Amino acid sequence: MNSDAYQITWLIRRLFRAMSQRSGEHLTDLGITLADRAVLEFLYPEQTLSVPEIAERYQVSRQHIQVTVNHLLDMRLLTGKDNPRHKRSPLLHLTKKGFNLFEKVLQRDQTLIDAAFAKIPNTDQKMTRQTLETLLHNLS
Amino acid sequence: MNSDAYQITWLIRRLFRAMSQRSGEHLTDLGITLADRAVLEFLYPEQTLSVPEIAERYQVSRQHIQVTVNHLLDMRLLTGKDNPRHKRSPLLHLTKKGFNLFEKVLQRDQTLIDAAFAKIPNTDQKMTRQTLETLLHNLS
DNA sequence: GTACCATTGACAAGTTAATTGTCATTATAG
DNA sequence: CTATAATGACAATTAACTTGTCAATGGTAC
Repeated sequence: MNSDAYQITWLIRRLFRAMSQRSGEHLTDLGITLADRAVLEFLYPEQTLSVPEIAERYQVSRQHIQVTVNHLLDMRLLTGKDNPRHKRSPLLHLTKKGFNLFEKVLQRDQTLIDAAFAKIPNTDQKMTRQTLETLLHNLS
Repeated sequence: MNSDAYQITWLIRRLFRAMSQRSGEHLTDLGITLADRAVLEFLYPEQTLSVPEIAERYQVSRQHIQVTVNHLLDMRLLTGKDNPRHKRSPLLHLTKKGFNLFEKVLQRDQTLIDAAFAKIPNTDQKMTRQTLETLLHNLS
């Protein structure tokens, strides 16, 4: 009931909310939303993926990614190039503008992350990362 | 950029989504939402809190908690008793029905959690928990 | 005790990140 | 070459929030 395992799941929920709040603050003035950010992250630094591929990896509906991608295309943060596997579904990748913008996002995040992780030993960070990776794998 | 710290923040976002999906599945047929669940969790097992207190702890607007609490009151999962500190704002606590329902939620979660954490050593779990706790503290 | 500011609950409208459903169009596979 | 699957576009809906406003009441300072 009050096991470490249960507490970890609780902490993940709280951390997600706290992070969204902090992160959202410095996303707004760059003109993008958290959904946009997620898509950019999948394509950074030089992935090329189609809309259905992103949807599958992010585990959301392709319609949702479609809307987000269209928004990013409008903003010229993405472009599409011919998909050899499907002529109607372009392979998306970051434009220079999109790349630069996402680097700025990462940079701002890094400042927050550095502060939050400052006093946590590297070994602990590594183990935490491994544990969470296993967890995500087990849940997917 | 690809540091453990950054990866951890990414993993938290992915895990939150994966957990919500799994958890949401077994919440619907109990007639409650994730927001309801969060409120129940704050009052479990026998906390007594007012609406504004829950809102402050959960870091959301009191209006949102008000709506959620009203829903839970309608479902007779909560009741209020007199608040010595404020006559218009009752102290909320779980009814027997609410307590039982949340135990069922915990039980179902536990099954999932057991499976997800099965192969992760206890020491790793403890360290992960501590790291995430520190992290949440630093972000709040 | 009364005037005053803060707190609360109730209501309304808007937002974000998603969903499901449907459609026409176009691809790909048999 | 035809059937079926995949894609993009559009619409309506949902969950979980937000901000803003209001009236009623509560606690407090005088």
